[in-house]
Amino acid sequence: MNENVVLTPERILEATEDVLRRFGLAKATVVDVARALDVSHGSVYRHFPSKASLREAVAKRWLERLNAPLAKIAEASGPAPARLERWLRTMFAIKHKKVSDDPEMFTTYLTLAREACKVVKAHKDGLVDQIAHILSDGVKQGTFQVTDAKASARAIFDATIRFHHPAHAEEWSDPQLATRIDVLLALLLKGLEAPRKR
Amino acid sequence: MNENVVLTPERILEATEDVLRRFGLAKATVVDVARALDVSHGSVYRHFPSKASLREAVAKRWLERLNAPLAKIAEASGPAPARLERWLRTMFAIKHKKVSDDPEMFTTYLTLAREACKVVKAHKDGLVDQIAHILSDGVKQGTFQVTDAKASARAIFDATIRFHHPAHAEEWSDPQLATRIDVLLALLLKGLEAPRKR
DNA sequence: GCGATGACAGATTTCAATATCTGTCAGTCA
DNA sequence: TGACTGACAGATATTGAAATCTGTCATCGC
Repeated sequence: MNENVVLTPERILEATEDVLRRFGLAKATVVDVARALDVSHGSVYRHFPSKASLREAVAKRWLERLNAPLAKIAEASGPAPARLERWLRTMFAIKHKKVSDDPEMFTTYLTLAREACKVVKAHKDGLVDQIAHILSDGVKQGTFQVTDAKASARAIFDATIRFHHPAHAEEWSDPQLATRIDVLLALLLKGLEAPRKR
Repeated sequence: MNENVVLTPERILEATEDVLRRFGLAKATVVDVARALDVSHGSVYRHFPSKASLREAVAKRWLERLNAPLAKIAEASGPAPARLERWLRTMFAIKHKKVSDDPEMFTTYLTLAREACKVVKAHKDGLVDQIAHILSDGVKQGTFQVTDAKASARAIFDATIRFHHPAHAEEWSDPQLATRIDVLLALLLKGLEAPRKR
């Protein structure tokens, strides 16, 4: 058995994703995961203390994959306003793509995330930090006027929640979505703008 | 029987609210409503074609009650920016109060509203119109710079969704809620601001 | 020794029989 | 006549017994 390969947390996560994809969140059991790996379910419990922690690890992996392209934009150079806009539009695009590509898997991960709220909170904090980083750049460049970058970053995150929080995913098929995003981003960027030098 | 009073849609709605309050949404049946009114359930079906339409009517009543105080603010006179801020803060306060006063009834109405999405859409449209009305006033007064009042009103509605949409009700107990609202409103108001005359 | 196993107790889920509800309508009563 | 009733068919919800799952641990084999 066991395919002559060591059983690693990584392999278990892989198998868990498979099982989730095949059976859906509600029906995926750790017995299924063990079966997919051709080991007893006791072995899985050697690497993860509980089903919840296994799911949490899967959620974390998923969120980290979402994070990567955004972090790159946040760290880039160039004018902050354009970068902020690109960052936000990229975030929206990533989420909207996930929903339209595989709605079933999206709801699976959504429910997964609701359970692993600690991981999600850390993820959100990371995103807000990225926005704050861009805002700070803008202040240095003189293009943004912001007293508390962190607080303003949170405000940006809050203000755009309609377009990135999964709770609103059903509304993302609105044909006016693009326009609504345009108007909101214009409003926010104007609100952040530093007064022109004379 | 029947308490010597005519059976009106109004009385049925009243009784339905009672039943919802006592049994909760999942267990409230039209048989229960009929029992509360001391009539047969067939009589209820004389006034409402289905259970769904009865629930829809209850949802509509509820939303109309929420709407009243806001409409008053929207129609008032005075500087638009202050009025917009008051309108938004009032909307948040109404929702937040509902949640903290009677969380159980709130979730009941929330689920009710999810089912009666047509009624909710009309309600939302009404709210956006109210914002648009305030924005138009601001443009006339020269305090707001806005090209499309309706589109901007929607943007304001979208941007504040975190603080009024029931999907985010769990986060309303955040101790930093007031600060987050302050920062967001300041950002939005600055974004709407018309340039000062020289 | 170390990773894996499989039997086990208690918790959870499934499933099918049973009960209740929704919506209709022919008939009652005032 | 027209508001109301109550019996009915089909849909939905409840229930409790049986099956499955989670998490533990004494034991096995390398």
